[in-house]
Amino acid sequence: MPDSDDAFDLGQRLRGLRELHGLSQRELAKRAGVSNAVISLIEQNRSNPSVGMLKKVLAGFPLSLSDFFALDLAPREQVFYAAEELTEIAGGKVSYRQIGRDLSGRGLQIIHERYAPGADTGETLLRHEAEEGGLVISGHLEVTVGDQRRVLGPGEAFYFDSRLPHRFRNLGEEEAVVVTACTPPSF
Amino acid sequence: MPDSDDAFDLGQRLRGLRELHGLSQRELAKRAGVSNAVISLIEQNRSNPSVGMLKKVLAGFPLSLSDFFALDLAPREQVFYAAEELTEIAGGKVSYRQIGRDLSGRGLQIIHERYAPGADTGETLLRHEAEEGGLVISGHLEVTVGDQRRVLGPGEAFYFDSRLPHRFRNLGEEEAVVVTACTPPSF
DNA sequence: TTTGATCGTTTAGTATATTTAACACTGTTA
DNA sequence: TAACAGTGTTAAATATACTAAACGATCAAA
Repeated sequence: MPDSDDAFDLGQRLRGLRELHGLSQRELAKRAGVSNAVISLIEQNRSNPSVGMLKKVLAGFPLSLSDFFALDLAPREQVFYAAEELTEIAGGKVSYRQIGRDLSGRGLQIIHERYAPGADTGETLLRHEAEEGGLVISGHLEVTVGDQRRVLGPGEAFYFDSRLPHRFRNLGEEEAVVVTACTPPSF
Repeated sequence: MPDSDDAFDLGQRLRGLRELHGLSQRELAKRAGVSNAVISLIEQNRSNPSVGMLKKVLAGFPLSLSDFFALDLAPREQVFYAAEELTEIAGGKVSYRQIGRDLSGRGLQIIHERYAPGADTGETLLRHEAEEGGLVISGHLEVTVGDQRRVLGPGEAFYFDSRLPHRFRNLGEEEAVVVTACTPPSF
């Protein structure tokens, strides 16, 4: 029996996620290794899936159970205003295109970074108290933070305390593109 | 059939929670309005409970599904994140994949955002004191901040004070992808 | 000992989740 | 027009979750 008193609309949530990912019911079912009917029934709230089933279905995205249920929270504020002039603040094999020209009075520094093949920032020793993170858009970038090192590809990300020594290198053949953000020098 | 390839031990987790609360199987079952047998079977992983059932059982504590599954990853200091490890914090036609699960103690919130065609955040009225910015990776996104509006394409960016009312809409036919950053949730 | 009240587990029967396969509809191609 | 490849939905059959009730063990008080 469908669980009619289920607080949140599990079916709608699944459908939204599926459409967001541009998958048909059958595509998702195939990825998840389940029948397509179960996707249809769940989305209509005509079935109350088991946890294991839901987990299998979500693996088709992929998305964890934790994340799936965490979508309860408020739809978060999101928005903005446009300023197209990205300011080039570096040159050579590395390009840093910063959002906005003037950082004073700002709480954030967001940069569109491009690393040519072979580009290397070298060891940068400690900076001010700050935190920074980034997300790789394309290519591959070796990121070293403290004694940790890893090569990140598209969709992968990093986040660390800027006081740790860190270094970026593009060891690949193609350009690496990253979007980074950093708390202000003012902090 | 028990879901033997279930990654985490659901039964153990439930048993731990129950014992933590000092409840017997029957007590919990009574509070939750379910039979005691189901508690026993779930805890032994001899049953793969439906989401609705698990929700009912957890209501006996009470504990939300979200919180139940959030008791997951070790709270270690994580620097690198695989694409699947980004935390989904929204649903429906909009996907917000945040770097890191727990923002407490963090100075930055960085999110990989995807807007399906037709996605619309709606008008979000004033929020906390914060600033945010973002950079469009692909697709086109209409951004409204205060009385300013603009459609941004790949490589274009925005930055604004979060206290201004703002809205994001994807009017195009293809998905819009954006990387945004925002100063701390400052809760 | 007996009685009673717990405890967790198990069994049998019923309700339902899940699968397989078909159905109805749409858009595209011959 | 027909034939095909998609789409989401549905029917019947099977697998299994869930309930109700019983079972065996433990502990406490007569």
